[in-house]
Amino acid sequence: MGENNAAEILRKAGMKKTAGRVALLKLLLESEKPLSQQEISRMLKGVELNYVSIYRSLEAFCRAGITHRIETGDRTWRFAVCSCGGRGHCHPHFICNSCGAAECLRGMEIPELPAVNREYVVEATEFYLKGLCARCSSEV
Amino acid sequence: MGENNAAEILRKAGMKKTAGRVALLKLLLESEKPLSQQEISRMLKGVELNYVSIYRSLEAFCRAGITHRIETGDRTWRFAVCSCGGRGHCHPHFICNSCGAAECLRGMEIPELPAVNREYVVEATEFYLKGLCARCSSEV
DNA sequence: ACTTAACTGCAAATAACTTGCATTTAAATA
DNA sequence: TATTTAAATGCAAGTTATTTGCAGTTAAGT
Ligand SMILES: [Mn+2]
Ligand SMILES: [Mn+2]
Ligand SMILES: [Zn+2]
Ligand SMILES: [Zn+2]
Repeated sequence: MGENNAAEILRKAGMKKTAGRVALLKLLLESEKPLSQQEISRMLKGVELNYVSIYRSLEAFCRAGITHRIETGDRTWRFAVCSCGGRGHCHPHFICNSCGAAECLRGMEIPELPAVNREYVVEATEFYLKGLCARCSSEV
Repeated sequence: MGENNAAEILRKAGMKKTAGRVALLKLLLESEKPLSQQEISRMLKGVELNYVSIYRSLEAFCRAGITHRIETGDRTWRFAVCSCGGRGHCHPHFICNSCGAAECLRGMEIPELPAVNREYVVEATEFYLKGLCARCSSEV
């Protein structure tokens, strides 16, 4: 099911259905947290997909509105699928200062800001909560 | 005046009043926009301050609550003084997708979010608006 | 089957930071 | 004022996430 789903998403986005991309997208579809390239490489067991290709695929996914990119502040990026289809974030993200994990706060919306100066064109907004995740905050 | 101000801030923070740090802090105090290390190096004319020292000073400033750090999304950091004295952001930031410039939206506040799950400890929030700055949006 | 643009892998490059270490210096103290 | 010391500095080298160039492969349309 996840596999068909991935293939279908690729098709709709006009991308080739390659083993690597299907596996990558399936992984992202099943992951509850945004993943970094390293995490993806580690988790993509059994499927060889060069890390450069992972980056290129992730970029294509983001361009197509399939995924969005999260900046965790440690100079790495994490990626997560989002069904909103837009190119930006549609919800806030939590980032753990201790373990670095990111989390999509899917239940929430990014609050609106009182209009910015008209000279600016706002294309996207990002809202980050930083602190300690459940696991890290409960550590002794 | 800016110089005395910088020296005073350093003193209050328990830092040594060195020529380099005074010049750096003075530059940040006078800058209307957050600056990257490279921009700082370029602008610090007449004062030799190694770029490693710039990074180390900026880190010390942030720890002391003198400055805050902004992530522009292009994997660089920018720094700006903030009088709130806190360690996090106290206002949203605008980031230009075209020229990469950042801007402190000092007039605004970062909106509150409806309480997150109690297991999480939220230590700071960051709000970014991304789009085209005044200059870039008016280009033909 | 043929064609072609999309995709991939490999090696090398980039660039923003970080680290180690030896030297200097502001400023506290005697 | 001389002494002391922790903080600050400079330089060289290291780290690492991401990018780029290029040549070879392959999905998918004809
Ligand atoms: Mn998300
Ligand atoms: Mn600011
Ligand atoms: Zn955590
Ligand atoms: Zn701009």
